[in-house]
Amino acid sequence: MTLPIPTVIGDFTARFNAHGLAELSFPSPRASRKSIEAAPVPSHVRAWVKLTQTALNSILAGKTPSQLPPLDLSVGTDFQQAVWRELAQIPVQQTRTYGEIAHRIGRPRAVRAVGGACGANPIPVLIPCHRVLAANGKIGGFSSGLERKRELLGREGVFVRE
DNA sequence: ATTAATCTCCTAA
DNA sequence: TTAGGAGATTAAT
Repeated sequence: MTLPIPTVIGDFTARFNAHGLAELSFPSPRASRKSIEAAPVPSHVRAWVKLTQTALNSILAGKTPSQLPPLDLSVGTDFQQAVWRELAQIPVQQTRTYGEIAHRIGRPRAVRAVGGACGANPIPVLIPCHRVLAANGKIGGFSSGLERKRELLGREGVFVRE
């Protein structure tokens, strides 16, 4: 079930399944606003949509969301899920390095693999892969566009050097 | 079973 | 500052 999520920076696109939010994608200039779903939306899904929307707007305003929708991370491998769960714990306005994440999940050497898991993150923003910087304080990479990463960090009031 | 590709990091020059 | 290699994991061959 794929639905548009209106926010202050445009319409995200979200896909929900039986367990909750499974995938989220950034607003694209092309994405039309009209519903992508023909079928009626069940009430519990509408509740998830609302949670997703308010959570996104909170983060985009630099505030900590009071509540997140249930996230379905089951598409990932065990390793990826461990990384994603760790990312979800990073408070708004704080950052970590890829090395720190690796350390926290008990794989201190799997630094580069953490980068890979971040890139495979199906739910950007809510799972804040953008709050992970390189060890030297620089911005690092971002598969959906460095510009996007900068904007997100900027909205959270985080200054990145360079 | 191999290889190529990652949103990395540390060392040495 | 740059150059190079180690290293873990995954998707593709």
